[in-house]
Amino acid sequence: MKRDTRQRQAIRRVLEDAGRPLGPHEVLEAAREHHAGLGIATVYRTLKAMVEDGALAQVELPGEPPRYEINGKRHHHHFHCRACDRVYELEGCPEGLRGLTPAGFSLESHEVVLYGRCAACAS
Amino acid sequence: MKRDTRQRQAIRRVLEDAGRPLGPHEVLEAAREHHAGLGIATVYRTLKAMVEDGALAQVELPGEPPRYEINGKRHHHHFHCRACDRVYELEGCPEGLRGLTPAGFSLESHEVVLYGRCAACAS
DNA sequence: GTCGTTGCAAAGCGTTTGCAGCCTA
DNA sequence: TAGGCTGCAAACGCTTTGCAACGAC
Repeated sequence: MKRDTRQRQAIRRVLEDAGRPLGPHEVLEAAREHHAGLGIATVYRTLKAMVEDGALAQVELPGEPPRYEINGKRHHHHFHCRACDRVYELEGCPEGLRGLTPAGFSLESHEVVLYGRCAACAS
Repeated sequence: MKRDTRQRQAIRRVLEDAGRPLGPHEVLEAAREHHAGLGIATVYRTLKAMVEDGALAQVELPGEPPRYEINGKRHHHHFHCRACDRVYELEGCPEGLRGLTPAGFSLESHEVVLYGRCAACAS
């Protein structure tokens, strides 16, 4: 990430504006409005590089390809809308995770994903 | 699933003996000890058919290809050992999930995955 | 001008599918 | 014997990589 190219500006801006995690193809589609001709390979390469630089966080949900969001937020989880397939960020954490851990196991971290319908799709 | 073939017996037995979710290649390797010459395509087809029949449950963990476990157990979650990459079943559920859900969203289900080291790897 | 970056196309990789032969019922 | 099932190899879809041209610094 030594040069600030048009392509990288477009990709960064799309993720900043989204406010929710996006997949590579969502990024491509949106970023092409800022820079037509952008290639999917560049999106993959840039997302990967930005994760390594710590600028992005990779959001992995069960059975889904990775999505990407701006990094630097505090610990949070996600809500996956079954209707529109969008992923939203949640604040807070459930309790009692330690109590689920079997004896002798050491708990290091956790993931929580909620499923249902977002406000827009529930109505 | 109309015929009970040697291949299916081998695959079913491997999953019954494992007691934890297995991926397609783990199943292939283990089932070949019961039926050498078993093909990976048959493993995929059989796992898919057994899920549709309700005999198996598909276990999807973030960033991981699906694994499969014997169905019929009650609601549970999983613990993923970072050292040996094995997945274990957990009993119980955390509390306060409802409280994480934003206003207007309808919560239908949830996934919880714990990460750390299993008893064998922690020592 | 240098060399990091890009777009294209080819290569990878895990999963799925078409098909002729096999084997269960 | 019928037709569901299997193994092989080809096809797939998504991601990664090789390479020559491009463009940020």
